[in-house]
Amino acid sequence: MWSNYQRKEFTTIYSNFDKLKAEKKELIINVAIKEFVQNGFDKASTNEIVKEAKISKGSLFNYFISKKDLYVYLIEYGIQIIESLYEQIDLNETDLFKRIENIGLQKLHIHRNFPHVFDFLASSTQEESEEVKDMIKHKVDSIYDRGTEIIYRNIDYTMFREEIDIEKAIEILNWTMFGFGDKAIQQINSFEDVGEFGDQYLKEWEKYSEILKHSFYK
Amino acid sequence: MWSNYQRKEFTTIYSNFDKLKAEKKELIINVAIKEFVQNGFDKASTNEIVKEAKISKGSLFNYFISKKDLYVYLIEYGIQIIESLYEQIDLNETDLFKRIENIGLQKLHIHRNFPHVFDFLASSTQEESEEVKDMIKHKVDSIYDRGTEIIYRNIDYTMFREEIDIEKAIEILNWTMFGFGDKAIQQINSFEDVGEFGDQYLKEWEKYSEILKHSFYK
DNA sequence: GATAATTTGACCACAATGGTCAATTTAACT
DNA sequence: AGTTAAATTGACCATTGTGGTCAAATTATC
Repeated sequence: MWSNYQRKEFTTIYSNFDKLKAEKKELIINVAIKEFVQNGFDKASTNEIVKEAKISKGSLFNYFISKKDLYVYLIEYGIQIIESLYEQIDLNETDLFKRIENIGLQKLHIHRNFPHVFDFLASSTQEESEEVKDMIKHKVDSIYDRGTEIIYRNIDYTMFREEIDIEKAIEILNWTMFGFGDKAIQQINSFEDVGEFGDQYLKEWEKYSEILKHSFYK
Repeated sequence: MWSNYQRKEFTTIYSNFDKLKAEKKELIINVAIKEFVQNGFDKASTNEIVKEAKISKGSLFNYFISKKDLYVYLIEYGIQIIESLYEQIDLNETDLFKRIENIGLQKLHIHRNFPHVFDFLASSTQEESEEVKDMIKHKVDSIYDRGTEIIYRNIDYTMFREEIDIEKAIEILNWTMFGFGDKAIQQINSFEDVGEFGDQYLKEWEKYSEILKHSFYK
């Protein structure tokens, strides 16, 4: 009597990798993203990635058929994260500051698991390698356009002073938010509880918020 | 009768390079800086530098005895540029906004000749290569400390609202300035006359300035 | 026309690259 | 326990890229 043990007959793409347990997957993803952010596609080293992620060369090329394949996977993974962030946005919140504040908090939580996704997608748009340039343009650029549309959808601008140039005010708010965000991320490592840090973050942000509101709002 | 043609008997360091005419020198400097900014010390390629700067491999290693030697030269060159910027600061100008505004203008002019110096020095402090790490810490870190001291020296803070947290206000001003600066640099290429662009720049900056002043000042 | 200075690029030994694959280890099943 | 499939390994490969050298050619200076 022959064995009826099920053989793996055919696999869909990435199934080998997606089968891994979450911890291992996330380590590989984060290590790879970091390498690509630091060096760009061409100069990023698969040797370095396997060393850092503590897997063998063979495994990496079992999970992904090529360096480019890995890169495409990471881009799509990053896009999914951003998409889910968009979905979390509460469109009933019409106060620009509160809207921005919530997004900042979301980002902080994402940062805990994927510290470099945002950098990765942002830097990918500057990528010069011919091998991935077109694919990036196709997949990433559109997501940013959709993003700015959603972030500012349904905002109540009647609270702004009449004299103020709202576009410039928004720019200042953005620059301040990114500056504050960078500063926060540098401090985050000294906290172990992200929830606690979130509280501190909000309290601190409110002070910057107040300063800008004093100028923006009536 | 023997020739009395002067022979080059001994040379001080960098004399070969400094002898070149300004145009050629600056091209090499800018190409090299760009390569180091993009790739860091280890991964920056001397082959790429000579190709971009349109000189031969032999020439580069005639001017500089090694890649590290070139890097050290560039760091020192960058530091000189920043030092001269500090010297231009008018310490009699006690209005923070005007002080910042002037520095921004200076930077804009420096950008015309050396588009990546500031990026270069900033990114050098993040350099991980053991070969240059210590040298950078020694030479670059101190210059930044001196910088922040000079930039805010002699500023009149009595114009600020009593309720405002001045440190946070300065942070916001800085973030706004850098954000605006980046935006300006992206636009600068469409102008050929930097003086004309400088005027436009000031006019535009004043609008952002006004918004912040409305919150910062009494 | 002679001499010195500058520039060139083929060349070197060596390190790193993305990717392969036979062999081993681990897991899943009866 | 025994069998079979799946997952993992790392030595290995051809190829490209590295920082740096140097004899020869070119250019400049008298």
